[in-house]
Order: sequence, then structure tokens, then C-alpha cells
Amino acid sequence: MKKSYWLMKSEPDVYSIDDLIADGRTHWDGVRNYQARNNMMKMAVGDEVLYYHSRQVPPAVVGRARVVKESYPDFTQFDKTSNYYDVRSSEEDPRWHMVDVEFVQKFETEIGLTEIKDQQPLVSMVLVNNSRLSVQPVLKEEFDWILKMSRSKL
DNA sequence: GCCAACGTTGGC
DNA sequence: GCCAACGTTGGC
Repeated sequence: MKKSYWLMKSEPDVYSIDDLIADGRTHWDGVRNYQARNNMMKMAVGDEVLYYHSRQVPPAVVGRARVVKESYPDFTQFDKTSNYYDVRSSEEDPRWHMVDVEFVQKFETEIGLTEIKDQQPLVSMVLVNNSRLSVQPVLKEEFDWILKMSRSKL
């Protein structure tokens, strides 16, 4: 299977790339948007992920991760004590899924959203055109371009 | 912290 | 099935 590329958003106050470094790998729990969920359900082991910090100034791509486990039910939806508990979901018919990702790289310098918007090859990125989607597909060309940006800023 | 844009819910 | 009301996301 051909490798796919994605961008996943996290609020650094909730779970930053430094948290991912500390943990090594993590469950991507708490996604409660169908489009984002559907994207996670398309992921395969080995797919590459851009790690994005939202709700910081400026919002930015801060590094890379890799899918290490394909989608399975997000257990937080069954946990009444969790913020992500969903009363309408059940173990027999789980509504929400998650994947596991592992840390790959933290960029020396963050790639800010405004810089991304300035790049002609990136004008079609979902990130630029739909600011709400927290798990989104990225073209290989876009992924490579952002990696190139991260290297050229060293 | 504000609020525009977007997604979801639920009454009809 | 429409759409108003509501809730959430995320840039600023």
C-alpha cells in the first residue's frame, strides 16, 4: 500500500509535541468530528503525520509523527469520567475511533501558519482552506515542501 | 478573550 | 428534510 500523509492538530496546552517526545507514542483520543474520524479510519501503519499546534500564537507545524497502529475504537467514549464520554456510543457499535502515533521529529524552528499561507505550492492545503478540521489529508508534495521549509530555516 | 466559521442537534 | 439554535474550534 502506498504511504499516505496527514496533518493532525493538537492544542499544546492539552498535548504538545514535547508530551509526545516524553511518551514516545500515544493514542490519538478525543476526536469527535466525523470527517476527522473518517480520515483516521483511512490511516495505515507507516503513514506520516505533520504535528500542528493550534490555539497558540502563531499556530504552527512543529514536527512529525508516524502512524504505528491503525484505527480502533476510542476507549474514552465509554468512560463516564472522561470529557470525551459519549452517551450515544456503545461497545457493540462504537462511534469514535483513534489511531496510535509515535514521535519522529521536532523541527528546530516551527513553521507558522502565515508562512504556510505565503507558499504558492501550499495554497490548496486543507489547513489553509478549512481551519476547523483537526485530522486532514496532506499531499506528498505538500508534506515534502513543509519538510524542505523546516530544513531551510535551520 | 473574542467571535467568525463551521458542525450538530432537534423541533417542526 | 429544513433550518434555527446551539456548541465548538481555532485564528487573531
